[in-house]
Amino acid sequence: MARLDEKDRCCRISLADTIDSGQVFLWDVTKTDHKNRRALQWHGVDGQKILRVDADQYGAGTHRVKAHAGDRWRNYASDFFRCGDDIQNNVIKSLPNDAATQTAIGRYPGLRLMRQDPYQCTISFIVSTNSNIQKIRSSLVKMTRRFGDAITVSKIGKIHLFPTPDVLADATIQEMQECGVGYRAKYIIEASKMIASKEINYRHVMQMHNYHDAVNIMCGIPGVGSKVADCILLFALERLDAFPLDRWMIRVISRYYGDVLSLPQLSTALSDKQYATIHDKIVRYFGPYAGYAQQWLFKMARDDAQAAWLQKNP
DNA sequence: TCCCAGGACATAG
DNA sequence: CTATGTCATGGG
Repeated sequence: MARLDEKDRCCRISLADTIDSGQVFLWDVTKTDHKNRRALQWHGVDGQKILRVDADQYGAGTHRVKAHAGDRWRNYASDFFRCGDDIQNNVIKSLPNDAATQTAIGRYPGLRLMRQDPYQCTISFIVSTNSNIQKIRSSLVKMTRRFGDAITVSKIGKIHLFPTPDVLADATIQEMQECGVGYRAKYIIEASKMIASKEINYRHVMQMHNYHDAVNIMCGIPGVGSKVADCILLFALERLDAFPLDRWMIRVISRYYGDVLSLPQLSTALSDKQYATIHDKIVRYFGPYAGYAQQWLFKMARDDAQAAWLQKNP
């Protein structure tokens, strides 16, 4: 293998691991190398853009992302895969040297956080509550087809952008429920109204100094609690110390970090107070890039569970 | 038929 | 503050 310079090495991401890590739900493989069973090209919906990223000669991805504009693909200026984060020299070095974290990093060295469109991220994780990844995707696809503008992409076909806040703010509950979101329909509509009216200003939240202040703002959105707020902050609003604690991560934290963090026995549901207390301990332990650790641990926990399920059901 | 899913929310104590 | 029940929906 040819020698890679530092900049390249930091950007050698695993597109498959990254895209299939529960951060995004509207991405697909568009070209496959069948001979080597390798995904060569992916496309995804990010707000009002269709993005495309090509695997390199080694099957890994790079930071080079393209956006579809005017019936052609142009280089996308945004650092969507966060190559500005120095994984080797800053992120990994700052994370704790415990077995669980290091195992997860070792298993998924190409896993990355992404920099998503904040509004799409908000709606995605409102939809995610008390649901599962397959159904989240199904609902979001239906929403884009019903409310999002259609774009025709050559060799791929028709793709719908994510709906704008203004459009979803004017949707009816019944229309929204036809997307399969159930009781979350009213949350989605009300949240969209707050975004459309600028009552919630993402840029403002992004500039906030204090983590808990940012959380409180996000929790003012209907359907957004502590966990969803953390997802939005981590995946879209530059808060790398956000650490979403869902069912999976509560198990992980209890199992591997109960002693180190001196945690009590945790139920599957945390009160806001408990959540905040545990988060403080987590950041103290994992450091300023705690969010990366969360993503590595979440990915490992989910893959392990799926492997165990396959073992039982051959 | 019951159980679960990247929880949030209202209500009671 | 904590504890508990409820909330649509689809798949196993």
